[in-house]
Amino acid sequence: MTALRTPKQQRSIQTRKRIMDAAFHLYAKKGIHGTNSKEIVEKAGVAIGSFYSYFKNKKTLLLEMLEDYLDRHYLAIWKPVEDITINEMGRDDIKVLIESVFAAYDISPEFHRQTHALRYSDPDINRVYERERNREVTQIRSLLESNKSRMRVTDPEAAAVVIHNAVENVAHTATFIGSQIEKQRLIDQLSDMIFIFLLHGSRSA
Amino acid sequence: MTALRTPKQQRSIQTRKRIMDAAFHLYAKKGIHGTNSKEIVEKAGVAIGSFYSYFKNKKTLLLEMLEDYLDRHYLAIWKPVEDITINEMGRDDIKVLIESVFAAYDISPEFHRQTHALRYSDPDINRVYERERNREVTQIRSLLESNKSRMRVTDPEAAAVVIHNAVENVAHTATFIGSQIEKQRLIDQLSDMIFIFLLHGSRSA
Amino acid sequence: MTALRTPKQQRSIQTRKRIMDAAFHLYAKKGIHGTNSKEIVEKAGVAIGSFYSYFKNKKTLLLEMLEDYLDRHYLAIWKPVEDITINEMGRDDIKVLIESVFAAYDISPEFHRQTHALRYSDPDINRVYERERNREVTQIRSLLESNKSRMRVTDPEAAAVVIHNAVENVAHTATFIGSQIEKQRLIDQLSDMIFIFLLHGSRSA
Amino acid sequence: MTALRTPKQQRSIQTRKRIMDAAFHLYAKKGIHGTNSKEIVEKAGVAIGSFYSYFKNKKTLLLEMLEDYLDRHYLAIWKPVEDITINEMGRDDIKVLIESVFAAYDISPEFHRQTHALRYSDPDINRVYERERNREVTQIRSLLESNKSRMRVTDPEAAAVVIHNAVENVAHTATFIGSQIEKQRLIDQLSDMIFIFLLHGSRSA
DNA sequence: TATGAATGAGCTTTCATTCAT
DNA sequence: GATGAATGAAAGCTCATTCAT
Repeated sequence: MTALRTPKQQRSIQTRKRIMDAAFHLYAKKGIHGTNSKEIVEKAGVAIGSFYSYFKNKKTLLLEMLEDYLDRHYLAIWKPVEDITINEMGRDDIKVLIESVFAAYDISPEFHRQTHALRYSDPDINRVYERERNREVTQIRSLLESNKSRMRVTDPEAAAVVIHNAVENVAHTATFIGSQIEKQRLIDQLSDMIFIFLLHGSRSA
Repeated sequence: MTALRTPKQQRSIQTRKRIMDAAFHLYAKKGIHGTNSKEIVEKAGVAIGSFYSYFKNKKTLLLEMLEDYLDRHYLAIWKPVEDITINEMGRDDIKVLIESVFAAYDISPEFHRQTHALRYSDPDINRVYERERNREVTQIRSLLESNKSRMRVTDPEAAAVVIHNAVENVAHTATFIGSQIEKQRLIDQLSDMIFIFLLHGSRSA
Repeated sequence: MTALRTPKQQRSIQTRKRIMDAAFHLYAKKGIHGTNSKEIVEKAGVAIGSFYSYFKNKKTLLLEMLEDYLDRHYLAIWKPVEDITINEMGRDDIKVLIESVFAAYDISPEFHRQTHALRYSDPDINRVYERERNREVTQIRSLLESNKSRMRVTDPEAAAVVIHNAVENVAHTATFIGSQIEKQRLIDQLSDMIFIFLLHGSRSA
Repeated sequence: MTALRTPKQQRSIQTRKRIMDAAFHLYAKKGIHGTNSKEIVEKAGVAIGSFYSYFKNKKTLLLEMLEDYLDRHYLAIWKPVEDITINEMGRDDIKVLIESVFAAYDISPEFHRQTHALRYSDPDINRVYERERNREVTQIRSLLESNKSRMRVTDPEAAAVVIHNAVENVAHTATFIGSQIEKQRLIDQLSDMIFIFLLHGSRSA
């Protein structure tokens, strides 16, 4: 097996990026299974051989794209709320965070939908998503720990998982499936639920 | 196009069922994409031609199997909790309901996982799952309405969606992805969260 | 993996044979590596799918063809000389046998050449050829044993191998490589060499 | 088409040799078809572009390697027996010669096996092997002619071909295919057969 | 009504070779 | 002289579906 090309020249980096961009758009538009390698390279304007110089196979390309995407997704959620890691988390912070999540789902809903669908049938994809989930649950948990004294929850580890799942799936469903109910109403209920769950009866409640 | 056979005779019904059973086991074992029609008919002990007498195509078979499965899934959840539709829903009722959901996910996790994965890439599968979701959200909502007077939530429609999503995704993740945390701890936190969200401060709280 | 079609209907048997015949001619004409599966099915007048119903892959087809061919090759050599297994082997018997070998190489020289070439790089092909070689060496050896009393050779087991190799390679080279020397002269020298080696000085010499 | 570089400088010659050495080891280890040009240049530590400066294509490289190899093979056989070209060839000389042949096959059995396999499907490879065969048959024949007076064979031209084929194929099979019988027993029988064939009844017998 | 033979579009990947830098 | 990025033809195989028997 020949080693993959490691981009050294400027041209290399461009070609690589062009392939990834082309794939990204096609996957979002026609679905991952509905897009074959020929279409990708045609859209990218390169030869099929180049594809396989840069990526071991289609799967590898997808995993790399997914990692890139989830990094952006993660940042979109946590960048705007860096400040609330202190011990003053309040009702509004929760809402802002949830709104960030909803916004993050709008970066590239189709790509997210497509890859997420593969999660349950493809262990490699699942592994990447799990890494992401762990990052997020960890963040939530450390938020709970920072505000421990004001919290009513007794099992912050499990609580973090439950909260993460709730937010993720509401955003997920609202984004991918749609709903007769406007997103804002869901966000409001979700924020309320989580706030009450975590802080009700505390000083700041 | 020959009209599909509508099974009226005993033998017909049996053949049909044998195909569905064969497919069910193979899908769970080898995955839907990893199972081809020939394997199904071989396991079922019928000819490939018969398959296409009973089902328009593989997709039709899958949709029908999924409807059957989701009916069982639905009953497994709601049968055990028929009584709490009255206006006395309490902490324990919520927990029992959530435990029913977790149990329902264990009826046939692999088939569930396989089909759920297709939800976001296949509109027909999604439609069936949406029908199911609507049933469930409706049930939750009517539960909320029955206990309206004791509730603190102001938007029961959105609340029902949020609750449904939270429970579904926690059960989903616990079942399909696994978790370092035991199911019972998740169920406890989830019950607590929902109870507080719905009823905290009410008479019965 | 789906089981291969086992021919039950008349049509099946015909199709199978048509594929093998087409492959046989193409392999002889264009070389095994120079013939792709599409060409075979086109020549056979069947669809590519049929090919893979009857043969697991191209390799399997080749092995089956080779076994058939070597059976014919073996019979062509030994059928004409069935009678000399008795203890009267003489100069003429040896010559007749060698002539049978040369004739056997003319059944389908190109196919023989093509497959033999693969022997040293393909273990499966080699295995089939080895099975053939063992049959032939065994035959020679039992011939030597039947005439043991009149033989001068002390190690009939090794002698049988040496004789087989000599005859095979002379026929082989004469057939496939050609030679400036006419076959008959080679046959004469070969017969002489083997006769002298085995029987010189004996009563019948 | 750029003219091929004719190596005049020291560095050029070294690069050329490094490519040939790399190819030689890889061909022996992974097979000719199993080795691609990228692997060769990587092992040689040069760029793919350089490869095509020194060799018109992969085939040219192979032919050149084969010629080198067969020169070594030829010398290994005939160097040790230069003296017996005189008219005194005896039983032991034959044995020594045959042992040289067996030894020559052990110089690089894998490369020999690989290239020989191509002989019957590739005319260019065959041509190089034929050139070698002619050299060897000519040597044998001149040996026979030198000892003509003591020989019993009437057709030394055909006899030389027959002897060459016999020795070559026994060595070939023993080396590449293996055998239940030890090489020495084959050598003994072979020597005996050829000696009897050539000289039996002569003074020196 | 049942059978199973036949169909063929469709897709991934390899690798020798070229040529701009 | 040397590099390595880019090329693209070529080929094996799968599988849902049809339809003659």
